[in-house]
This record gives sequence, C-alpha cells and structure tokens, in this order.
Amino acid sequence: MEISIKKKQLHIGRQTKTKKAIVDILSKNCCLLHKNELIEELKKQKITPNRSTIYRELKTLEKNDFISKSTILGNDYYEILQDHHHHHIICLKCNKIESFNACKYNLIVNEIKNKIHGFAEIKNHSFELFGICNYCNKK
Amino acid sequence: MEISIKKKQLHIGRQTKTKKAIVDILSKNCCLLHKNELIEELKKQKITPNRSTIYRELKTLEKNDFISKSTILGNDYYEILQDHHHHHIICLKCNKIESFNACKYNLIVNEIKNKIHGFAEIKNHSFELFGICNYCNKK
DNA sequence: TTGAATGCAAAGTCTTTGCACTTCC
DNA sequence: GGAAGTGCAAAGACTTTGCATTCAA
Repeated sequence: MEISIKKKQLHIGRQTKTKKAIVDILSKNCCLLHKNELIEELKKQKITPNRSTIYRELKTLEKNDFISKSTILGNDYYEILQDHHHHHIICLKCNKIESFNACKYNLIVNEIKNKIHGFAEIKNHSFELFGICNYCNKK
Repeated sequence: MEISIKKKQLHIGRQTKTKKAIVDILSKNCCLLHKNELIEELKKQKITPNRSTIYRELKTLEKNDFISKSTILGNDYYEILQDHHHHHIICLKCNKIESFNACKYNLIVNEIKNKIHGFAEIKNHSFELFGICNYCNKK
C-alpha cells in the first residue's frame, strides 16, 4: 500500500501507476498470488503494462524486499513481505492457496541442527502443505 | 538401479541405456540432483542423449513414481523416490544440497489442522531449510 | 516383427535485453 | 533536464511436439 511505498521510497524508485497498483493488489490479497492472477487484477483496473514491464517491476520489488516470490509445483507466486511468519497449504487439484500461521520451527530446530553436518548456518526455511480443498473435495 | 527397474518393469517400458543410467545415477546420488548435473554424469559415462529424450525420460520416470521432481529457488531437481521420509537443506550461495531425516511433522500436524479451514484433507508436505554450507562459510 | 524409444528440427512458452521514447522528480 | 520507467521487437533459455528412423523385446 501507499504507506509501504513511502516508507521505503528511497529504495524503490519512482511511484508509477503500475508499481502502486501491484503493491496495492498484493497487499489486499495478503497471500500468494500467481503472476497471471496479478495481471488479471491489473486488467480490472484498466492497467495493462507490457509483460517486460511487469517482469522488471516484480524483480525490482523483490530485490528491494517489498514482495517475495515462491515457486510451488512449478508456478511462481508473489506476496507482500509480511512481518508475521506464516506458511501455505495448496490444493493439489485447483491450486487454491490458504495461509496459516502455525509454525513449530523454533521447537524443532535444535534437533534438526544435530542432523545437519555440512552447513554452518541456517538462514530460513520453507514449509508447505499440499491437500484437497473443501470445494474440490465435494466435487 | 536394475532391481527397481525390474520390479516395476511393466510400468516403465523398455530398458534402454539412458533409462538405466539415469536411474543408476540418481540411486547413487540419493539426494536431489540438478538436471544439468545429471546430464554431466551421463556424459561421464559416454551417454549423450538428445535433450528431448532426457525430458521424456524424466517425465516418464516421474509419472511412474520412480523419481520425484522438486523445484527449489527456481531450479528443478530430481531424486529417486525413497521409502524413508526426508528433507533438504540448500546452500544459498552455492546451491549445495544435503538431506536430513528429522521430521517433526507428526508432532505438529494436529495443531496445524486447527488453523486450516478451507481444506478437507492434507496429503503431504514440503520442508526445506536454507543456509550457508561450511565451504562457503569459510570463504 | 512391431511398437516403444530416439534424434532432429520446428514450434511453443516464458523471460530477458537493447534501444528509442516517455514520464516523473 | 536528466535519470528512471516503458513499450516494442528481437533474442535467449528452456521445454514440447511431429515425424521419420532405430532399437528392444
């Protein structure tokens, strides 16, 4: 959202229509969004930038820690970088994504560390669940 | 390895030089291997199949549950499907991968289930660590 | 012998890049 | 005015496909 852009204005360059719209859409979505879905949302706002502009924009926003990219089952998803740690569950049939904030990493990290030998430092982790969403389950 | 191929022979088609070599290499590696590394290993054995053959072969082996594909940080990796559940830690600098078999999923699944509302069933999960390997740490 | 596997070339998809033009500060 | 952002076309990287040929069973 606007606030975020202003907060890091120095690092993020000029406030263009496309940039503001992308940040706005991802902020409202608050979860992983597929690039094509993002483009669809932009279209609804009558914003139809060239593909190369979108690629460049997403890359810039990612490099400046405004958004993060995740590749799940071969597809790229984007979301606003959030303060609270969370994970995702993805439907294996329709790719619907839900986020949840349970993370027991801190509880298990010590045991894990004992099992890892070739690494000096753990920086972060990813944890995704795969399942069947309610909608696909009823079909 | 040969055993695996014979075990599921009906599902996997003919035993070609390339197919046997791929399964053999992945069996010996016992961890995620990048497609390019796989091709390098094949080359060492003087096996240089066409790219399309490799794509087809990997797809077939994956479809028949001989191997599994993982996309990590935008790269595709392959490994032999193993009976024992395990996870990976990836070096953020050199992409070196190590596997470890600590998994506390069973301990935390119940709490996680309470936080998920739109899903009827959890099928599986992924869990990766990212860090700095000993080698890159010394540099 | 016969159908699966392969190589090759072409096509397809996605992403990046160079350059001239436009826009924001 | 000058640098950042954009569109367009071309190039690049990766993957798939069609078809004729080869090879395993």
